[in-house]
Amino acid sequence: MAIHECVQLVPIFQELAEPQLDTIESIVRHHHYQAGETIFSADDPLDQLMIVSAGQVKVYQLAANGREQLLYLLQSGEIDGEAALFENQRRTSFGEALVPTDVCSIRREDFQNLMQQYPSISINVLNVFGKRLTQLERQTTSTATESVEARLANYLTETAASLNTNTFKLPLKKKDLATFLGTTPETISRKLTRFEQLGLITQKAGKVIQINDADQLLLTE
Amino acid sequence: MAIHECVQLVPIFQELAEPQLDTIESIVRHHHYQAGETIFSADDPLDQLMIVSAGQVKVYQLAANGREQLLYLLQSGEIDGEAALFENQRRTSFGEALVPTDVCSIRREDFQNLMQQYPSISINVLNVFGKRLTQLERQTTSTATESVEARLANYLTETAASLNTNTFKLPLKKKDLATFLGTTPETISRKLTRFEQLGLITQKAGKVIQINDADQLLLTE
DNA sequence: CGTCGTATTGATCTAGTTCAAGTACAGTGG
DNA sequence: CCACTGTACTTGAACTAGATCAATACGACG
Repeated sequence: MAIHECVQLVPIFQELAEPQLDTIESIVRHHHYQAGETIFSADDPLDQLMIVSAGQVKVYQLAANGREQLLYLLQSGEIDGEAALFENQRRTSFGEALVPTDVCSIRREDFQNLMQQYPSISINVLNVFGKRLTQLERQTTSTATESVEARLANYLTETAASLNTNTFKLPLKKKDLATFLGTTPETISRKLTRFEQLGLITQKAGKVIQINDADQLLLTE
Repeated sequence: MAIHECVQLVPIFQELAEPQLDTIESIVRHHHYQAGETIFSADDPLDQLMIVSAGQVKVYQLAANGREQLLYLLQSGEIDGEAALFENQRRTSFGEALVPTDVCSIRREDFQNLMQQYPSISINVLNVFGKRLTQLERQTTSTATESVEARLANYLTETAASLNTNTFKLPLKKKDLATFLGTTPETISRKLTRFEQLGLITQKAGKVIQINDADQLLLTE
């Protein structure tokens, strides 16, 4: 394992110099999870900041009727648990490793001390928060007001854009993608087939999708 | 107008002493808006923190298809605009005064200085952020996975609980409530009638609702 | 090569939207 | 104080997107 493996890749610690990163590294704890393993559950006491150093973590909630809603897909370098860094709260969501995943955590108290010492950290945390809030606002608006077809079209073009390519592998199982978009796997299947029939995309083997006409795709109502 | 009218009622400035509040007050700008007036729009440059000192502000987004989604209802003491306090961004939502409303604003630069001087402010901002994030996560989950009936039932009991009474006036027009819950005014009407027929609530004149059986209401699927 | 989880496809069903028409109601001006 | 007007709300009837249920097909992996 490389030195600073988590610490150095986390945006919230950028702008800190080597010796400071060393200090942080020394108070961090490392964990490894296998694919499918639960990292945290709703109702767990929330007293640590979690950093994904490698792998992929699915963060989801359960509704009263037991249905699952995927909220975030944390990639390496992303953090979770900020929501209650200063208050005693409990988690409201579940975290599950989708692939073998390395995670480090910092205890609340230690993190608070860090923030006192290096104010730039809190500014970075605020930024991360802000982005997440904006993203979630968009997600809320779109699940509440747009058709499944439009949401899926959006998701495909956004994913392609962020990967800078027209051909990419879906990073999620259809089941998870379905809960992310607030629908069912069956509907996803059907809509993808429909997009293909319209010539907007091409489905290749192994969850690989090629987008043929992003503009037209976005016009989907 | 009372001295410190905005500043003193904002949770993010709590723990600060009088002279500090004076300083803050001196850099704040005041505005008044009439009911129905637009306070900000999507795409506006976001360079101020906004504080609602009196009144009520509806914050909403527009989806691609033009439909409106209500995100927050800001009450006096609440703030908005934190999302981009440190980055140049543009607004993604609209703000509209629902009743005559007083607002004060602080320029980004001034606020950043404040945070440097009084670190407790940034901690308070983090907390506000965190709460909003948690609330929005719940809203996302529930619009995406629960029936309109369940969401409405939830909204009614939560509102009642937060006001500490069983009889209350809906703080929103049905039209706005509908976009908040991700549905239509017609559906709200019908569901309320249904709840009344089931004896779970009683509808009185002028948007006043009395909850008769909160427990049963929550069991609505 | 069989087995288990995942994906597709088809048929049916329903919650909620949409459109349209009518009603209550608050505010304004005479 | 009442009539007038515009907005909000309700109710009904028809329609549809998408969920659900069930059966089948696929594909990865031991």
